[in-house]
Amino acid sequence: MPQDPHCLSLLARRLAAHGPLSNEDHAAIFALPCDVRTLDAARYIVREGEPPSICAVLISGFAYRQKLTSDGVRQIVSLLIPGEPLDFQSLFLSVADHSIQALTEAEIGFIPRPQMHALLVARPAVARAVLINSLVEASIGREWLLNVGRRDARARLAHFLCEFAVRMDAQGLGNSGGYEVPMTQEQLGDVLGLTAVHVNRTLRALEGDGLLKRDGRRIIFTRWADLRAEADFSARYLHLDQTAPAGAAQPG
Amino acid sequence: MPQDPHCLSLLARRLAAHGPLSNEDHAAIFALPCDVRTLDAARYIVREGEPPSICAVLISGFAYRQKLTSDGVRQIVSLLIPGEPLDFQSLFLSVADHSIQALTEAEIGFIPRPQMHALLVARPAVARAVLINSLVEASIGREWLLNVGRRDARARLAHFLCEFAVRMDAQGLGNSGGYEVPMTQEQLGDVLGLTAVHVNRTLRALEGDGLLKRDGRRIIFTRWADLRAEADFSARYLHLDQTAPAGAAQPG
DNA sequence: CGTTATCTTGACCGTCGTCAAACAGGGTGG
DNA sequence: CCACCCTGTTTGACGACGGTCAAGATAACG
Repeated sequence: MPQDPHCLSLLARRLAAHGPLSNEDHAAIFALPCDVRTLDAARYIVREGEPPSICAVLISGFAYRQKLTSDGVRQIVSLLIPGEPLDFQSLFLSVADHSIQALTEAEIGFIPRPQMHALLVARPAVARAVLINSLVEASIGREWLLNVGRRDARARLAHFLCEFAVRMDAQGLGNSGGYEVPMTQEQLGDVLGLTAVHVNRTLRALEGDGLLKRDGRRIIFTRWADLRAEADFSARYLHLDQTAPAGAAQPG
Repeated sequence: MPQDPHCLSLLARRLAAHGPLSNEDHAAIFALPCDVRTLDAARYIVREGEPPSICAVLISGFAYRQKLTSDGVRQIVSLLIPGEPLDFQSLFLSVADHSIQALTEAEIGFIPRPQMHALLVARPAVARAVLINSLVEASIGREWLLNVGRRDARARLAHFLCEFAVRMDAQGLGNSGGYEVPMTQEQLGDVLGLTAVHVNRTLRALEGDGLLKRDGRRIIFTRWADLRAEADFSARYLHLDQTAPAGAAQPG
């Protein structure tokens, strides 16, 4: 199987942010085989209920984790941005409890499970970083639960926009001119537990109040501090001190 | 520091369910120091924002993880039942992103962080079990997000009741006569993203439709299959094959 | 230039929240 | 033993946030 230095360096950088890795750790990561494929938007990467098969890193584009109720209503439970590991939990569990789908066209590096597993056994520091990565994801999940359970549509949407911006910044994907939110209003609704119609109204309300400007799907933060206040946003739950070398810069 | 065989055997049993542990692994667990204390209901075990200090196992009673919005509205993001590890994530993260509070009077075994940390370094199989435990918790969190985001109050409440029953069974705390749900309707609301008033109405509606009977806080499942169907409940996300030696028995 | 997905808007409705009051139960102290 | 809490449950009236349905406007795309 081929290797892909870019994919592996993304992975190494992400893991190194969660804890110091030795030269040997780095070398072991860079020895991984890695098959890069480009998937169209909406393609499934993992399907709920299936036995785990893959172990992947998102190189470019976006993906999400989703669950469905029996009557087909969707909830997006996690948004994955470039550089993030995709399905390392499959190394340890025997069925997928959720699906993973490409949100946009996405480049994904596939690493065979046996090699990844061997790496984690041989290199405890790497295993530790993978564990921390999953703890941070779980923390984000808890904040989403608070968001969906206890904040109204306006704060909920604002909160998501803040989180997206801060996470992108922390991954070094910041963009001072604003952010292209890579999803339709329907998908935003699926993240927030709202309908597309209400997302639309809420977005326009925020825009109408001057808290942001929009240009297509690009969001420009005109009054970041105010938006953040409306969102009741604090970056603590992102554990950025254990995710990025330095704290994330504020967008805007 | 004293030891407590009961606390350590609970921990060992829980971890062994996530993957095979050798005799050495068991011996290492049983060598841990463990200080058991009884906490009153509502006592804080961990406070959001504080540096992590403890590492604990819930021996008896119940606890929950919670987060607050800035205006003081609470969301319970996780319910912890006897036998479950309480705050192992504190071993790896530098701030607590949520609070942990005793729900009822609870016996808790406190293990010093250094010793726990040493155990995980020395015994990879134990570290693996701890990781799997956190993955299962994250899976439950995702299901809760689906529940709160996409199911109406009736299904949401029914779903929680099913989950509680199945988890209790899986921990060997099953009770054929029904389950004492150890929380007020207000706390149930905080789990479900509802108000106490609406929880009350929904509970009575379920009772009125004959899907369950109540005796104080005891819930008797009169029509388990129907309740489960209303709840859209499937136990897959609990990963019981990696939690308990055998599949959980159905209550009722 | 037609076709489709996405966004936008309006009218209407229902679930759930809010407020308030009554009721039950358990503990405490007189 | 009874009065008096205090917490938790129950119930009703009312209102609002967000859902539903439907249509039209834009934009993306072949």
